[in-house]
Amino acid sequence: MERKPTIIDVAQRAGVSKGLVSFALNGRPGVAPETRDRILQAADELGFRPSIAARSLSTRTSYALGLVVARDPEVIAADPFFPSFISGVERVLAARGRALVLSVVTDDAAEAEAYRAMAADGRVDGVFLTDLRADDERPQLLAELGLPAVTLGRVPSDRSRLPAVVLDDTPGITEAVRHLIGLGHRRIAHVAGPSRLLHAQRRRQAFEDALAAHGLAPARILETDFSAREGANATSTLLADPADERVTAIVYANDPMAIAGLGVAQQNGFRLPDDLSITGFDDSEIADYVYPSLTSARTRPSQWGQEAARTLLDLVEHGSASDVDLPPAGLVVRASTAPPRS
Amino acid sequence: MERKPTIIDVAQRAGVSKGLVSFALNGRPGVAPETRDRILQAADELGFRPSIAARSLSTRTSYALGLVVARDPEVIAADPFFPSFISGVERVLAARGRALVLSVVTDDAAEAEAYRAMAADGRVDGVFLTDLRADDERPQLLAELGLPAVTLGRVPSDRSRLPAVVLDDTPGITEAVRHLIGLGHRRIAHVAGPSRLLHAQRRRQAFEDALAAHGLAPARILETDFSAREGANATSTLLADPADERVTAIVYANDPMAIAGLGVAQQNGFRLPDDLSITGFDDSEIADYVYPSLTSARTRPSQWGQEAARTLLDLVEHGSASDVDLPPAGLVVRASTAPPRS
DNA sequence: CTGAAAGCGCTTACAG
DNA sequence: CTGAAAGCGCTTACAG
Repeated sequence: MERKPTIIDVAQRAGVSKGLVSFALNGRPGVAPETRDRILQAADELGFRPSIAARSLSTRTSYALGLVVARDPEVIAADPFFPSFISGVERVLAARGRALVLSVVTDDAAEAEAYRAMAADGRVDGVFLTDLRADDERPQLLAELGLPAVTLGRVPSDRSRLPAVVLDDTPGITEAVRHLIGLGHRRIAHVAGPSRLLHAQRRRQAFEDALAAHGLAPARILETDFSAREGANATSTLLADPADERVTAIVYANDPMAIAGLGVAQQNGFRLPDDLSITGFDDSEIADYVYPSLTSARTRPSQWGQEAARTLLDLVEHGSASDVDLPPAGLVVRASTAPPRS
Repeated sequence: MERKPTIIDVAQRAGVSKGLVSFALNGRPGVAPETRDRILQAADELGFRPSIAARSLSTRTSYALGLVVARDPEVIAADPFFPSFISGVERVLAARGRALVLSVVTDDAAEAEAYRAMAADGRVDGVFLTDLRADDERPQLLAELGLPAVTLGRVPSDRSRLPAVVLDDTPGITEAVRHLIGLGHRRIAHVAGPSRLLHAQRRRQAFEDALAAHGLAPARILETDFSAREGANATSTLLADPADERVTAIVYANDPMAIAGLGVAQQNGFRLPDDLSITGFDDSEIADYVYPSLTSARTRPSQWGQEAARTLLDLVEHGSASDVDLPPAGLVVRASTAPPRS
């Protein structure tokens, strides 16, 4: 493998100074068209690619974006959200010559340290902020670190006003509840995600509001960590109630829990959807193939990733970016919901 | 946010030259112990962290490792392997101050381009090579690019002799087949992954060999792309056979397909495991909670990630690394397998 | 429109 | 054991 060509090689080949090569390559004004063409051609012939390290050092820019995922490995493995989100992000970054630096951590301390390290090492020019929390301290931390960020969803108390890419969870849950009520259900439970997560809170709130709009109150709400295990446990708890007070439908805050709930219900001799209707959230690929196939609220993690990447790139390149509101996701009705047996 | 301290600041504070600071920080010999202590303390007081960009430029090292995932977004979202693998990788890298650069692509051309870009830009010091293929051209490409790599599994024709981290799939499949035969099954099918992938080939081969060891031949083998959708389709095909030739058990090459198959079978009125026994592969979290709970071959993606990261770090730091053989994964027997009805 | 030079923040021979 | 200096490969004012 021969030495990689540098800007000097290009300059010599084109018969100009390296400063001018830099100008030409970066499309700056003030280079005569023919000179520019000569330079570009020389660079092309040499297969020249500027050294990221050298550019980074000069410009204090890393040409990379960061994502810190703070979830239990078990939960993240079961949840199709992040892989889809990341593939959307990648589609945009690859086209723009940016890299994605990924960090996976399991607790808040490690998470803060991951952001600090990314900032102090100059690894990234900005980060995606996911799984927003109540009283989230990360916007504050990122502001201190001087690290631009885009949030997935809006931070209510965010005085730093980070650009947000929003896909409203509410309609999906609202539709699910309306759908169930329309089928005749009156005792409906919610298996919620961790209340510290804003989107889990919002789904829960949407659940309560949707019931209230029909003059109903939640039968029960059980909080989990989003894992299939706790989804299964919550389901067992709900189904252990005496038949006359037992819920006839369960709205789960994600698909893995709904699928686990589906298994547990059948394990306990319930027939779905006759004895119990269930709905999921995120409409993962597998939802279509479980039995009965799962009614689920659709989100578009990949599209979300693309928009988030575009927004963050705008922010780091131009210093500002405007919020993006994605079209709210709807409910995909399948076989896991039906009128209650009564 | 004040300017980040540089090595010059540390040198001034410690009253030495910046060269000496560099020596002290990098633990090189030839620095008097007390001088070293003074320097370290100064660095500590200043909260100094060396600029990665500057180090990279000097040392031609990026202090980052790369992973290119080439799978259909739908497949990757359903498959818990990569998230678990990545979290294992991260655990090791974070402790060593290395970053992970991730790229997600959907076709071979984009994949090659991703490696080229990582190499040309000097983004990474080495890469993980996953989803090995028959006649894999990537070892050759990486050799040309001068990019060190570690493979997950062994490349049979690999003349470049890349270090391999191996977890043998064979025992899991062999045990599954033996388990089914022990239960009395004789007509057993395999729903395989894409034959271009070595691990899919190996599972298939293990399946055939295990049957042959008992004097049996595969009832049927259907190839898929590893997606839940094709797993479902393959299952429909198998179950459409007339009852007297229909298989009584199916060995799936991954869990998402087994779970989809479970759904399809029930959809078609089959009772599991009485009418049909099924086994999965990878033992994902959800396997424990579907109904009936899924018998599956365990792998340890997170542990695999840790070993792969250690090995790749050894390789890039010392120029060589030895192969690692992980203890083969066993079969986790659950409720989806039982004696055939007859 | 073009060139020469300084600078980004490190590492690393080379002297002493 | 320590210092002074060159060099990594770019970008960017500053002259002309």
